[in-house]
Amino acid sequence: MYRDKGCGEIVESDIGKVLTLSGWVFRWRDHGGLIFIDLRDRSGIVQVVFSPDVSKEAHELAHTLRSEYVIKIKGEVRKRPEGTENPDIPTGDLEIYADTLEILSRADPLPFMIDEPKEISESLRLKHRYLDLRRPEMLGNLITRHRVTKQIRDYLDREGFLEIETPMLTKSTPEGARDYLVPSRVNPGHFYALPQSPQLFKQILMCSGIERYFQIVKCFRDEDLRADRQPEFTQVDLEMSFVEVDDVIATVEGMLAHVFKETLGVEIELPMQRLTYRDAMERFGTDKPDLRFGLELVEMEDLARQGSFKVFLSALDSGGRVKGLLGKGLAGLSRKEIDLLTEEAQSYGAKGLAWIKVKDGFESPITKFFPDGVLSEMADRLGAEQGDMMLFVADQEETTLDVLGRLRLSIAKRQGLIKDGFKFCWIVDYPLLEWDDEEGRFQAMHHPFTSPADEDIERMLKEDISDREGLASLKAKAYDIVLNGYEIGGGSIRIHRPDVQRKMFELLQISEEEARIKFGFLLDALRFGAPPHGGLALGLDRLVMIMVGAESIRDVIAFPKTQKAVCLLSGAPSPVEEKQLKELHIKLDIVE
RNA sequence: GGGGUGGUAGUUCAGCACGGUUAGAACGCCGGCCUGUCACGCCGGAGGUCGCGGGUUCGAGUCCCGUCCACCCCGCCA
Repeated sequence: MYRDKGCGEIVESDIGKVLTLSGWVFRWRDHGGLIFIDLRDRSGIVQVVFSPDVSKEAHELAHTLRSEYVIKIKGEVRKRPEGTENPDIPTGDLEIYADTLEILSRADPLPFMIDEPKEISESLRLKHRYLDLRRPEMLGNLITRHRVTKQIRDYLDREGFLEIETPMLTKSTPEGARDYLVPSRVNPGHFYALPQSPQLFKQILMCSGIERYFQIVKCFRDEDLRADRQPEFTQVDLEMSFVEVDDVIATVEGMLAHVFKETLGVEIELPMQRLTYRDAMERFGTDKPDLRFGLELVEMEDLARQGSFKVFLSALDSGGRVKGLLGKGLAGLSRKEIDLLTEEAQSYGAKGLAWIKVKDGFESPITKFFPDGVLSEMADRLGAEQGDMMLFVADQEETTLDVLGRLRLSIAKRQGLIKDGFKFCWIVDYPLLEWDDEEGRFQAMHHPFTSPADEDIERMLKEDISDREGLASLKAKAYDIVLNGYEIGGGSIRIHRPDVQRKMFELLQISEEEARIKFGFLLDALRFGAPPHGGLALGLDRLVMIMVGAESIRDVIAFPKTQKAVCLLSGAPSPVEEKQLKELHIKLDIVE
């Protein structure tokens, strides 16, 4: 028998009881006479006292204890003497007097300290992940993640969803991200792909009459990593039959409200805010706006036309845009700091950055191009006050919005304008198609199975809209959900009519033959009575990251990979035996 | 593929602009002392291929070139 209960579970009513506890030596304070041990297990920490008055033998052995030894002790729970309570831990009023001590496992000196208040380099943490995960913060993250998935399962179960697994060894889909490939031994030269998402299978499940499906599932994308992107990540994937956009949104809102309530005790206000894609781009310069602060982008075209600043006028004349952004509290920037800000704007693709300081009037090399009334109107529109700076970008529309959107975020961070809390919003009314310069054709903005808006379906089928403007005007029944500036999920109502799907492929310049090879099994399924359906996938890692306030999804994944997609713990990926390659009919061709 | 930051003791860092004693600090580790500590305290000690390779120099942790690793960002991620 190793223990009666967890270290963190010792309570007042245990006083006087003799209990057995097991755990790790978190910290020890050896006074020679008395020895205090903070004993830690998953449930928490309790102070164990070794006194020669209680057990000479146990006290003797306790001198040899070191960090992270695993021990078992037995002793009486007592109230701590008055004045020696520790208010910082839940069990701080109690302690246990050990009369027996057994060392279950010794530990070498650690590569880093578990209770280290300093930041440990991440590569060291990843190499010794088993130690890193012992840190209370990391343990807490994993516990939160568990609770989130548990609440999601409970909620969706209650709503009539069935959790169904889909294949990990599946078919490569050339659209989208790069696939991870797995060679087939029994089919030389053929490969499976690991799923980027269970998209096609969940639609087929709808065709199978499942009606409500979900899965908490690993997905794989062989693309470069970021703080919020890992090559393998987890989606909460769901799909529903006989639904419209509002039905999916309501279901997901209910689920998230439930999850936040049950895991963090946070009430989410429903319904969540919705922004059209167009509005999000105009006001925030991105389709994943952080709504925890203001600094919205402001239209400046009419005012720019009233001045004689050539940069603005020529941008407008060539069909571009001029928009402004409030540089809150930036009037004190030196010329050098403004240059840095300009360089930042240029790194985002702008040709330059126009600025006007607001302090006892307007201060800028460009004030001379504008009448005073126009300058005041600019300040009014931006809400610029004494001590602020007005920033302007004039460029082609895409660049203008993108640059200002990034600057907005960067300035808010720098100025500490981002408030705590959880700000959700839905982005709706996405364009159906997106021009791809590289390929010289339109691509599906979401994916090729996304349904066009009802009014556009008729236009698509009946009218000739093959010109660029016509195609760009088509709207999709697609939606993304954004939390604090992170895209945490997205989905759509799918096409369930074979004729619409055929037309879609035509617009994407995917030939019938190509479509048959790539997605034939889905097209077949649509022919035999496919219900209207739609769904969404949530990025679980990102969601939990935001919930626990982590900076990277690596902190909510037990065994994540580095930026070069390496697992420092296991050493994957690694070369394999020649024999394995031979079995798989693979010859290496590595270009040095 | 590109831009940036970092790499010095087990850990976190200082030292580098301006090359020149024996490369320091804190924590950890080892030994000793300590009966109310809780980041215990006090005394003593050990511990370094300055990421790696090359170059400049009488002399390189410090300057130059290359390279590897980690992180942040751009591209990429339907």
